[in-house]
Amino acid sequence: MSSLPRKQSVTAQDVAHRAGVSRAVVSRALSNNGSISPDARERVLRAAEELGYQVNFLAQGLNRRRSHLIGVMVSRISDPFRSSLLDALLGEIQRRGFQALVSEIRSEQDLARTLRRFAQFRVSGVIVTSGQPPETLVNECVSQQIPVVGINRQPDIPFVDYICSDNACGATLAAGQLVGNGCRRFGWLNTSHSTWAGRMRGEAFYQALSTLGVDITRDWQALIAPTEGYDGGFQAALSANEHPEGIFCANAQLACGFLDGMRQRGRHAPDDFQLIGFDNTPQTAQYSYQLTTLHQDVAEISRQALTRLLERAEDPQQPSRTTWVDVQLIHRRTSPLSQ
Amino acid sequence: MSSLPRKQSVTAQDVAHRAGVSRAVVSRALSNNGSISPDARERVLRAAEELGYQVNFLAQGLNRRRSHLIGVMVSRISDPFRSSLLDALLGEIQRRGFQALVSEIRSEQDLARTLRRFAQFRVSGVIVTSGQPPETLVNECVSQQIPVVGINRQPDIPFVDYICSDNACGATLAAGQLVGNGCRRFGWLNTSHSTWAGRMRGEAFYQALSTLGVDITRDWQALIAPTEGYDGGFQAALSANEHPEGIFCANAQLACGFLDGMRQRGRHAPDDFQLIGFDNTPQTAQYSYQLTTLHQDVAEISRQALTRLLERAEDPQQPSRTTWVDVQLIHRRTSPLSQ
DNA sequence: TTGAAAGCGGTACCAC
DNA sequence: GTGGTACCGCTTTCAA
Repeated sequence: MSSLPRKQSVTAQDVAHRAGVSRAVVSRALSNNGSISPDARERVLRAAEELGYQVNFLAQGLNRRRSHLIGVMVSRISDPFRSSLLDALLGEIQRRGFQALVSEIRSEQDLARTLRRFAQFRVSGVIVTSGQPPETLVNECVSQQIPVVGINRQPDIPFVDYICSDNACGATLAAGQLVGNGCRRFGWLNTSHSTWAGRMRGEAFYQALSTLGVDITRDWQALIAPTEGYDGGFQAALSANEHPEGIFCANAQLACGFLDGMRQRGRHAPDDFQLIGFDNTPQTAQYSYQLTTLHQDVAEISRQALTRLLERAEDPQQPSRTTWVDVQLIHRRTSPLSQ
Repeated sequence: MSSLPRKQSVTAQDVAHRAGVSRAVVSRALSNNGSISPDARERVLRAAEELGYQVNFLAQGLNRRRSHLIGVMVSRISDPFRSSLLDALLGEIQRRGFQALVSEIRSEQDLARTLRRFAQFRVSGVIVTSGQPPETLVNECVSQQIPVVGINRQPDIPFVDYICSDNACGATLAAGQLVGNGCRRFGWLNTSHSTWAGRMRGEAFYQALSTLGVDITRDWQALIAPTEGYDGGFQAALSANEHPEGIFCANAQLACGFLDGMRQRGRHAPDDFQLIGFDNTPQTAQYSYQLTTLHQDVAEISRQALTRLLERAEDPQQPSRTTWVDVQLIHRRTSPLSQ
């Protein structure tokens, strides 16, 4: 318990002094910005090294009116898909030299508070993976030149960019697979308060089926899970009376719950029914599930998100863009490849 | 695509002007710090409201030498326990009015870089949930008066506080349960490169068994999973030749994998063996697993972590403290209550 | 190329 | 109680 030296942090002034130049030169040397002689540059860099100098990001940000922070809005991180998306986002954010500010959103109020807080930190960008921030709120960001990108959100706010998995394509693949496997009656499982992405998947599934010649009015039904997640899927399986042969499911958690609920009733995939989920979470690959599912490419989504953010930082007035990221059908046991 | 008003953000100066006072008064009114007349205070607050004034945290932090940021170091967020811990931490951090800076650590290098970066943002504290930062590195924080707390880390650095689940107690509960259920031969499943917490659980399990009269040399064995997580547990189940009746497992992912691996070999809990895991992740509660497990109270852990952080901010020189958080045995199917 | 100086937006001390 | 003012640490003109 000896008392430690209470070293005040070293500033650009200290470096300047040691290198025998002015603070301005130090700044230039470190930011590669403004002209400087190779010699001075060298001396500064060495001095900085020797002193263990680290830029004060608060001061830097105050000046540049922009921190090296990127705000990420998430919710229910403990959901496997969400956490893997967050994982990928963090990786990408760090790779590009930014630092993530992450906030969990539990209500509309949180949403507003968080967005303001992000602005107060002069973030370089905001990534929304959850909730639908009201347009007026987002405009506070836009007017402060803070780029905003939504992931799997409904693309409806001007000057905001969107990155979405290609839900329609995924649903079409699922429909094709189930039809090809000989299913006749189809089900669509989703929660009642679905996200936009979920609804989109459902609609595209419906469309794809009818295109494939399925008699929608007779052979299609919607199963509504009472709650989100695994439990919702489980309940849905228990409560439904008569089940279709081919079921497409809005996400992986619902699908796993549904599978287990059916098991409890003594019904198993793929013999008694076929099931395709979305998200390809790690759990879907496990021995006890082996769920056929549509893989969302979170790495690519993250890459695109950061790219958009930087582009819009360059040119804030450019028109809103939406990028669709390919999904991939992963064949597992609940819906085998057609023979 | 109409061009938006490019409103510069409103500053304390603007508020001062509108309220007919000086910048200093504005600062006092908003920070409840320093004396001010009720009247002036009122006027400032109203002006701020009307203008939609928001403090610039960068400027504020620069001045106070401390931002309202708390750095959180995590790794492999997509692991269910880790993400639920992060979830709880974020909640608590926000509840206390801070904003989380989160960084994913993938290597020792990341660890150093991240810690420095946190310091550059003048964080109010650092929470380490992953990795073992070298003492010299942590001292850079300590000497800058940045409180550091480790969660489930080995308590070994001066001036750093630690919050840990009571692993020993958990292991003892597990041992008691297995012995009480009539198991004779015991196994301990862990990965070879275990965390400190994992090792501690194993040692306490061993201790508890011998205290309960188990012949350790004959009836105890260690099962080593080749890799982390579900797959590691799965492999371990496949490769072991003869299995003990009662198995305690370092974490939930290993346990689920093990359970599935055993299933593939046609062996099931609790008939063929009993299994107790750690972490009580959502997955362990699911129909297909129903795993008996030790619950870590992530909410309490998070609360304690923040409390320590704030305490040490008050008094940086106080001696290092370690807090043990109770764990709870959740009875499920893989190790039923003794008759 | 370089240094002086004017901020960035607040905070806090000090006279009044 | 209040306003003036000297910073916090860095960036960026602007003249030299």
